[in-house]
Amino acid sequence: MPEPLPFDPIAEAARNWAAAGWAAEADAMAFATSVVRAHRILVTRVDTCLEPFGLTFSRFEVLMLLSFTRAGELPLGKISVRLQVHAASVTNAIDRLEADGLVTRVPHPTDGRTTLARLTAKGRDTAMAAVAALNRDVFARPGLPPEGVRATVDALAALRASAGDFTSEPPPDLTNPETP
Amino acid sequence: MPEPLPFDPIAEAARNWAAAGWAAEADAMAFATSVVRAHRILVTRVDTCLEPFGLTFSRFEVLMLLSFTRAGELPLGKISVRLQVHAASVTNAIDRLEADGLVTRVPHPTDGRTTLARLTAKGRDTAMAAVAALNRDVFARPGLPPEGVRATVDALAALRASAGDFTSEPPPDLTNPETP
DNA sequence: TCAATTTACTTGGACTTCCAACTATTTGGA
DNA sequence: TCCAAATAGTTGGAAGTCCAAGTAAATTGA
Repeated sequence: MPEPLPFDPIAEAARNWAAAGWAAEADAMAFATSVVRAHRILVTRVDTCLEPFGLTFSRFEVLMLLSFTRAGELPLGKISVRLQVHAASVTNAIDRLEADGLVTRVPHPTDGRTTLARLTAKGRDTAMAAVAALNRDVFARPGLPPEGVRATVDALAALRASAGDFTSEPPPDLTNPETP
Repeated sequence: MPEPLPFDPIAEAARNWAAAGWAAEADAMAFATSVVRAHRILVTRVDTCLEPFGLTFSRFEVLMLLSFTRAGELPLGKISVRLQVHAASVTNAIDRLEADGLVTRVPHPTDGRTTLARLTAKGRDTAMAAVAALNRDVFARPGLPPEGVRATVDALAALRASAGDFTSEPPPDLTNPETP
């Protein structure tokens, strides 16, 4: 990764954008580029912290989702919906988690099309160790003030809703496998 | 991409996180996952809009950066620094832009190590057409209120600064190729 | 002056994401 | 009942990102 600049390159790009006659859209452009850059920063931090556990952010998310369920298992399709990622990405993540013995694929008892991903004991232990490291080394110091964190989460919730990720707000029951 | 959920999956994950005893870090976790998801949403929107031009967000950013310079050219290393991406990513982007005739690689006049990426006429035309489409179809409706946009940009600027992307704030002069 | 170090870019590999296409299974309607 | 349509997962391919290692050129300094 390149050296630090003596100015904010995104603010600078927004100035150029406005100067070119696109003042109305300059903020939205800065927003998009900021999110792209923030994404890289966060994923790199998390992945670096998770590296000793043989995990990445995406695989870690799968593990945590499973650990929050009662039986420690979920159909792959449900993982896809909860994590808002493509089914093919889930297949990929489960392949790797399974290769590392953190998860096993189990056929669904009644629906032959469905495959369940089930947390192994090793998977649960790894998830707990990883979450401790992550909380300690990354999430304890997010790199911006708490107001910024919450303002961003709120603002991005509106974006996610506008993208059709979710609709209303009745808190679900994750311990019940029949829940969406 | 999966169907919409009847609840916000990230808010739900934050509740589980807090319930597991990590209340202090729940916001930071929600922040990270929100940014990851927002990144996907934005890049998908932009890439879809840019697809008719044979561009992606990352290649578009290179094109715009070049178009803002006086001579329409920049050393690859400078592109890397300005866009805050790895040098290998710039090589990749320039390879593709060059294959499409939007940019050419030119040797630096005095430094044999350096390669300049120079915008072609076609590259400039494509950039202008793409920016018009993007402003009209994507940035005019960012999917969240203007306050949210600006609050996020500000909050993420702090994150980027904390990651060492930049330091102070003297507005630079992009028309001068000698500027950092 | 000339070897050692630094800088600039490229290459190859690993990982993620998505999409489109394909297989298998279940569901629904005539 | 039985074929068509919908659903669940997998596969293969394209993109982007990064890192580590390798090549070439410029700088440093002894």
